[in-house]
Amino acid sequence: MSPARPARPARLAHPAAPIAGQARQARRGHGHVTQQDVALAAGVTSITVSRYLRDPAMLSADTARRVRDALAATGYVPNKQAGLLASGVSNMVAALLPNLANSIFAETAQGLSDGLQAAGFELLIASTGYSLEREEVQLRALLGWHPAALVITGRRHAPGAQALLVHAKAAGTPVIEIWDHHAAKAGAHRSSFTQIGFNHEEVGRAMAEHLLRAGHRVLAYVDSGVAEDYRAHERGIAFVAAVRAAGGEVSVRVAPAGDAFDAGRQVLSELLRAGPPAITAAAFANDHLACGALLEAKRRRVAVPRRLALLGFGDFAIARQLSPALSSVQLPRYAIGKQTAHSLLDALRLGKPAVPEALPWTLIARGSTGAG
Amino acid sequence: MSPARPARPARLAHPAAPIAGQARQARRGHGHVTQQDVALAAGVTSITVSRYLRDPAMLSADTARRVRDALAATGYVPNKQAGLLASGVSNMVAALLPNLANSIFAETAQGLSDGLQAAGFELLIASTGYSLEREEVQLRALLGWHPAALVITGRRHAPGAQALLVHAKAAGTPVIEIWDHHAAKAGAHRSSFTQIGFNHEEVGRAMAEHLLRAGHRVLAYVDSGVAEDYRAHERGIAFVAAVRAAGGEVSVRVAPAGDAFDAGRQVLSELLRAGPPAITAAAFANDHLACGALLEAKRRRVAVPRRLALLGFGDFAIARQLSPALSSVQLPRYAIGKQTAHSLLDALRLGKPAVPEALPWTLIARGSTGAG
DNA sequence: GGTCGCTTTGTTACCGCTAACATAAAGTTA
DNA sequence: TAACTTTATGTTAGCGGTAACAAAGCGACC
Repeated sequence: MSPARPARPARLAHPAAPIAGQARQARRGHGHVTQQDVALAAGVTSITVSRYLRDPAMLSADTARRVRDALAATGYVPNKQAGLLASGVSNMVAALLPNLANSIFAETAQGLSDGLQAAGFELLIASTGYSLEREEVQLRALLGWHPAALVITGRRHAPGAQALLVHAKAAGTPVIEIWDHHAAKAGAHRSSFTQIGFNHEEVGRAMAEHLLRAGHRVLAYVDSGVAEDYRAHERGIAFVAAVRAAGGEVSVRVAPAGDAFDAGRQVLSELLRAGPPAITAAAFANDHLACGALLEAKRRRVAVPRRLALLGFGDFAIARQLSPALSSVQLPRYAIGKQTAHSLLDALRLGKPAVPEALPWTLIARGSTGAG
Repeated sequence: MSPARPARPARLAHPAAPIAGQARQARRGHGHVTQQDVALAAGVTSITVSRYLRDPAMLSADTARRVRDALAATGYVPNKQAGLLASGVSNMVAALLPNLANSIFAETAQGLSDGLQAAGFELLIASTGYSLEREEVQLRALLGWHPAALVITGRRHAPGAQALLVHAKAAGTPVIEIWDHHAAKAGAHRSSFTQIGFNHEEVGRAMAEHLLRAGHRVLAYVDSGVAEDYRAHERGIAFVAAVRAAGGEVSVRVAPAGDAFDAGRQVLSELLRAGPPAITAAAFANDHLACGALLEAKRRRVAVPRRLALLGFGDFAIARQLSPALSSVQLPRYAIGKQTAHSLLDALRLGKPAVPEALPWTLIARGSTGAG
């Protein structure tokens, strides 16, 4: 083909022009109805259809009607990749959560979803399984979609992930860290992103104070076995520090893996065996562990809270149903998602920068620690 | 340029060429590193970078090294919209679930997520809140991303949604309906999509038979208050039919809205008040309702199962922790998601069409219906 | 040494949509 | 009525990638 092509730089401007009627094979479309198709049906050009979709008032009444009819007749579904590629404007928010099966994060996801969907935004979710390594991989993948905003759990990330986040923020993508709220302290490990959540150290301290106030002096903190859940560890560390500061005695146990209720049951035996001096109160990393311990205590006819007071975290629905009811910390699970959605929408649509927010939590005293 | 171009439709070849030095304002990029940038850094063209990313072995060792270095130096993140638009090949799966906060669907989402992430696929999730109307809206939005496959909950959809699904399937997008598995019956409302789940009528029947076998003759089915959860209704209808077929008496109650445990507690009073003849066994639409009833029965010192047998659905973690333990139906919650991911991956990568699957469920007899 | 085939890299067009600019038609003003 | 606005629509190019094709370089073989 092209018999006497001159030696490179000097070349035909459009060698692919069908000179000999031998057209280059066209790249086929993917069988979807395009704006072009709609435009053809309406007797306009594609930009007019584009304008109709953005704001019908931009067209004359007559044209608008024809486009509307053509859209209905063809069953057009906009191609978001094309739109986003052309405009650079995304309506998708990417979220990274440790786990979806966990009711805590599931409710946050639901809150995010509700808040965003109401505004026509969409949610791309990935879960990290509490692994920082997996978080980085997922983050990199999510960024490839050029989301309008990023939601990520916690303030601690792998160095590579941190760099990606910094870069994304510098490029103008709002980044919100959820489920944490840590005041900036000199020298402390802290973040430069907007945080929407609560301070886990405060909660750990409040849990200790609640038990200390009830007169307990020998306590335990039961951590979940999830190594990279630094927030649970922070609560534990603050709990321990507060107990020690008050002159109490405190030990940390780690719950075995597996079903959390069963783990709680097992931990109870361990707690009862400890001492002397005997442990008289225990705080747990989550309500499932605490409920397991509470149920096991009942089974063994261990007096709660007389012999052992139990305090959970999360205020899951089951907590107030048991008897004695489980004292726990009520968390803004859903609110974190909803509030994050609102902050993002404000940032994206009004340009208001997202501000950190400490959302309220409440320690609810119930029978398992002596109330009621 | 190209002085004597043969007579195109008689126009300037490139009217935007900077004739008077007055260049048209270029559309600026969005500040991201592109393949072009990487190529420049590596001293190659962008297609070479593209090839490296698809399969480094396509390049010579030397070029590959230079591209690798350039990628690292620039911090390139591929633009998925551009890639998808150009290739028509997506690695994103869209899923529509009724609710994420509900542990049932959250586990399915986790299973999907796990299965897909392992293969490098991504998950776009939307929730419908059990509303068919919202399902259609969400589906339309998801389709705009041209997902590689679609996962949707249940086999009943709004007419518009059904049309979209049929169209998507016709265009070659695998569509899987989860949480249902309904044999094709003449005249029955059925679907032409692959179903991965289980048959809710069978479960309803099995629940009835379990209670009938224990000698109960006056029964109740307690539905949740969610109007559009047709699967719960199907279980209820099958339950009622099975009881009647065996000559038993049966009524249906609808749980009040709000916290499911509390709703279950309220329903218990109602159940105890009914009769004569007194209701001696009740099946529930989910374990939270059943647990609520069980806890309330304990509080009132109503003998379970002597006075009233209770049977749940879902086998939530709490069910086997109570005493008596709650009999329930164990569901393949996570498996539905995982299996769906596998089927999709087979369909997408090997071209194997996804086949319907009935996943196993088990009625677990515990103390609340007389076992143990 | 010319022909062939293989490997490696480059060129062009195109995916479907929208920003920027251009233009035509109609209305307004002096 | 000419010049200026305003309104409605069209034209072109480009977003950032990839498919299809082209071509250069190299070795093998007769």
